[in-house]
Amino acid sequence: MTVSRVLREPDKVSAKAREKVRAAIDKLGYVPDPAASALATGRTNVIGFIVPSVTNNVFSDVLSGVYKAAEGTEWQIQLGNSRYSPLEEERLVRTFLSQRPAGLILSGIDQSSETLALLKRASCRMVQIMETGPDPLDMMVGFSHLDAARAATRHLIEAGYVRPGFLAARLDPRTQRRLEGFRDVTRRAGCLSDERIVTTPKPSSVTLGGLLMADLLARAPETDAVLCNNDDLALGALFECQRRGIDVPQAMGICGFNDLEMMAAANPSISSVRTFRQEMGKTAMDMLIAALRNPDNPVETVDLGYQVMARGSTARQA
Amino acid sequence: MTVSRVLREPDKVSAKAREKVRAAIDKLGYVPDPAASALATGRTNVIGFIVPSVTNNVFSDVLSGVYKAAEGTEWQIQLGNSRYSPLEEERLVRTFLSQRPAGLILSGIDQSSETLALLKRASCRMVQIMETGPDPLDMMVGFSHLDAARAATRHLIEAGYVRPGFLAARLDPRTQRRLEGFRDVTRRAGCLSDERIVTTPKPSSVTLGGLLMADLLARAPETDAVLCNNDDLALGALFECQRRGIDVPQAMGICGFNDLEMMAAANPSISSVRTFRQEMGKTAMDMLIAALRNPDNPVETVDLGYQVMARGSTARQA
DNA sequence: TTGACAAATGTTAGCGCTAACATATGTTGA
DNA sequence: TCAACATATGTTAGCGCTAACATTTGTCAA
Repeated sequence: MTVSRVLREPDKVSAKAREKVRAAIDKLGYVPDPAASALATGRTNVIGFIVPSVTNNVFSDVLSGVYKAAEGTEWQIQLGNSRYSPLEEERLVRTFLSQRPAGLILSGIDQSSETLALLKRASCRMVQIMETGPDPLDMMVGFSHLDAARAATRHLIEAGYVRPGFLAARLDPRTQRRLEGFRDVTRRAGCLSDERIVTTPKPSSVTLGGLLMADLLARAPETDAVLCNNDDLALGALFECQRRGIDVPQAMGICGFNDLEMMAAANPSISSVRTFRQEMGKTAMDMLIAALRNPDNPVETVDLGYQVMARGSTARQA
Repeated sequence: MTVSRVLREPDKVSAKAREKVRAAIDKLGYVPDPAASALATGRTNVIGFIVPSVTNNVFSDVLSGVYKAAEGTEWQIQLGNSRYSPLEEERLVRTFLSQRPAGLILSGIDQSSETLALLKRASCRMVQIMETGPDPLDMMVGFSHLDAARAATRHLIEAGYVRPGFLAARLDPRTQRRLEGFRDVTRRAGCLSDERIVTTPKPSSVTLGGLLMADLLARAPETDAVLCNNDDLALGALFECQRRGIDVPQAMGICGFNDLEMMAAANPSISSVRTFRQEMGKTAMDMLIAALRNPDNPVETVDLGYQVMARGSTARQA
């Protein structure tokens, strides 16, 4: 029992006993068994983190932020990959909950009603990340994809483009909200054309960006700018324009989304909407840890915002 | 006990009892407690996977392969991020081993001697991935980075380039072996120049590729080709050449490493050494599962090879 | 010095499961 | 029909830890 105290509440043990125990631990190479601890306490120090994709740069940045915040703490990350499938997400939530996690980090706010029911019955703390919205399950860290897409669209219009299009792959809920933002602003500006909205359910890639751009030009050759749902597509669109001898930014403006590192390095540099992915992961984990340490902590929703990065690919000369 | 059997060895229970138990499980919503099982059996169904980086595309592809192979099995992945630090890797191995994992997947073959000592004492099965080499701890899946770099260098020379350089960031052990391959082939061909080898310990990025290219051109303006240690650097190098008006592939050949999807989509398309990252993760996990199911399985070392993808960026016209 | 209380340490039982063994039930051939 | 065996089910104890309580030791004021 004193050993258990030395490891978990060293202040409650006298300095003498503490040192004796520590010396014995070192000598014997004792390592506590987390399974026994979990069984006795009914909880673990595992934080489950469910992402829809492990290859998408966006989530690897978020993951890196989560790991950063977890570093040096007693909490362990358990990563789950839902592959954009609500059913798989439900299965993962079930598995994770059976392990009595200390907390959960969930991507997005569009959990299925079954998943929501499971989560509401669960006793652990949780954070929804990637976007903000009404009715948080518990805590929330993200930004408004609708507003971000609106701001990017306004940027295109302000830069002098008058027939903007939209390219998107993988129509996940956040993509759909971005498209909504694009429609919203172009409609008000009187330059919305469904012909110039090209989407596909396929997973995003640079190659696909080129294909979508080609498709867009075939369907609506008058297009003079594209808002791409992510940076891979934007880069692919740029390459496609270059192959066709279309001048970027004069004949075609290109704006990405997320502002991956490569956007600034491209030639021309590509405008994009910067999102704070690593910060999102770090903030979520920090909030979760704070809530676990102090259950009275107020439940927060944090909006990390976004930033339109205007660069060469939309710098049209009048 | 019969319940436990129904869940783990259903064949040993009569069909009648089995159905009765299953009905009760459904009715009561019973979910087994993995911690109690771990305590009773002394093992878990967790497979630890330690990667040096979660943001590097290479490892997210491998991770995706590992998840693919784990899908639908009873095994859980526990991901650890060593951030290229041998000390952190040692700490992670310690933590993972304390959880009595069923297996471990380790990146690379350069574990510290302390880590190796821990691993040799451990009783679980393990796979080293990313490269092949002598003295495997147990199983191994990878390829020869030395040979791959040699082949890429030969490709540059055969394409007609005579003063090739080498760009590398983050000098991890695999990078160093690739550099070795480059030196080896250029030395034999009589075109090795240390002036044309530009490296930095900084983490790799597209921006850095541009900076390294600029550095190389300042130090060795005669350079007519670069082998880049990875595709980010290659893309950055291409952009830098375009900004300077250097013709790729006529005045400068560029070859990357890994063959990320974007390489084929670039303009010009960029030559690269294809590596089988997702297959590597999947194979490692498949081998581990097979070894866990059948401990008599022979211990294997699998070489997945590589493939030089010759594209526009090295298609010099005579 | 003593009682009253706080601080430190010790004792007990049980978390939920499963290995190992014990018992019950079924099945077969003579 | 019954032994002899196979198959199915049940019993027991213990995995290593910690919550809750019990006891001991230390500290302080009267």
